[in-house]
Amino acid sequence: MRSSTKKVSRRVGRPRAYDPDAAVGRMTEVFREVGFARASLDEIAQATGMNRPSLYAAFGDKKAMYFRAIDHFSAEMRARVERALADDDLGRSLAGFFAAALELYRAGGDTPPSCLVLCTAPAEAADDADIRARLGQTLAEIDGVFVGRLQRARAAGTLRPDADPEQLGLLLAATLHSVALRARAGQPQAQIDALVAGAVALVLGPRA
Amino acid sequence: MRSSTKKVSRRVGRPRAYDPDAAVGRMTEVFREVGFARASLDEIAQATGMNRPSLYAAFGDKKAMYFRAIDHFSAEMRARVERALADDDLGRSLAGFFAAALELYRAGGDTPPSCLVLCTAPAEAADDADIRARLGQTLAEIDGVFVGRLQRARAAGTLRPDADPEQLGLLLAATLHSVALRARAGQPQAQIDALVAGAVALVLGPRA
DNA sequence: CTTTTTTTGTACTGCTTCGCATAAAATTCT
DNA sequence: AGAATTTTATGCGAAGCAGTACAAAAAAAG
Repeated sequence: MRSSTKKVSRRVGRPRAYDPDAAVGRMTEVFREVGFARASLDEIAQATGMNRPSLYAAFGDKKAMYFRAIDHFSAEMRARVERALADDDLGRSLAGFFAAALELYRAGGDTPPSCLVLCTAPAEAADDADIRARLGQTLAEIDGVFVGRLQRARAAGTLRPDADPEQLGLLLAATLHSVALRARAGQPQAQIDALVAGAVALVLGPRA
Repeated sequence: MRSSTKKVSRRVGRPRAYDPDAAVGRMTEVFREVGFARASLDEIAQATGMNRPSLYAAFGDKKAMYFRAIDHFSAEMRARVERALADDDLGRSLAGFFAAALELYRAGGDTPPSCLVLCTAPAEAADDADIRARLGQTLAEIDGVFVGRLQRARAAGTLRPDADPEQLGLLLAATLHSVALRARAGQPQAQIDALVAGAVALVLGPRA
């Protein structure tokens, strides 16, 4: 399909006036700010610079757009915490994880939009089985990340001997859920940092 | 105003066809199930058996109804956990608190509607300063309840000496936030119970 | 240049929504 | 019995909504 000429080979037809990745990013910000029910197609069209028929052609219906935004946000979250998770120092790893998450939660507005999934999906979840399942997957993924990180620390001998990776992993996940809600409510950074510091300290245990 | 006759004295005018308390309860269930943006006045009218002008006359506009529902739900929550909080045994007190909260979160539907505030207010919070403030108040109240309970345990000498009431109180609050989201996502009871048991065990510390 | 294909741009459709207007109904008071 | 008051019942108005129809525009291919 791609030719060797200096111009990129194109299929016939009028060229697109939008960049799909940029459009998804902007759509994500709308959903993150106002949630699924409140977000209108006009609003998304305006944010992306696309007309509504183009939105439907590119992404499907409104719910498909919402799921696309969730995928985008989740990938962004994974990318941001990846480096922290790879840190061998457990305390630094966990603190880095939460710092990276908070950075993402605070990016994008005067009031922190926080987490797209944890702050907007629950409102839809009781009534929409698809969204409820997607929320469940995100919760399970977060559990898995923390429990997995602590099990790695156990295998490397860097987790204190009396600590249970499952128990502490769930508590770290709960901490992230709480951080998301607090950020959305506009709690001051220092207050959220205190919660995070307390949770990490508990995992590490008393200083030897 | 109340006469001594066997009939209750009434002001002039057609009698109300609804019971305000029952109506608030039903309105609360609608908002809890579908959230603020998704709840329509028709739906609330149907659930309460009232016509829309009666709704407006009795409760004000849609947002005032939502806040009324939040007040109602919060009062219900306080009533349900009151007894557990008064228990002098700290472990039993905390376990009882979460059991009572979960009972309320699971009451009312096939899929657990969970917490009205923690599951529906965040979706509106970034865009509506009033709802954001109300969410912040609820988060602060939950913090205060747990920190206060642990400070009481400290004063009574029933909290282990190396425990910090503030730190652990925030973690218990985070646990409640997490419980609400998990219940809303339909997580199995056993999974949520594991999180709660782990948090309570951490607060109590190792068994002597 | 014409044909084909894809995308854009505008308008439309068939609802739904919130809040209000107003007449009728139901009560008490005189 | 009539007047005053409160509530109910029905319908309205203006705006908004998600999804679609279709003509025009913009490109490649022959």
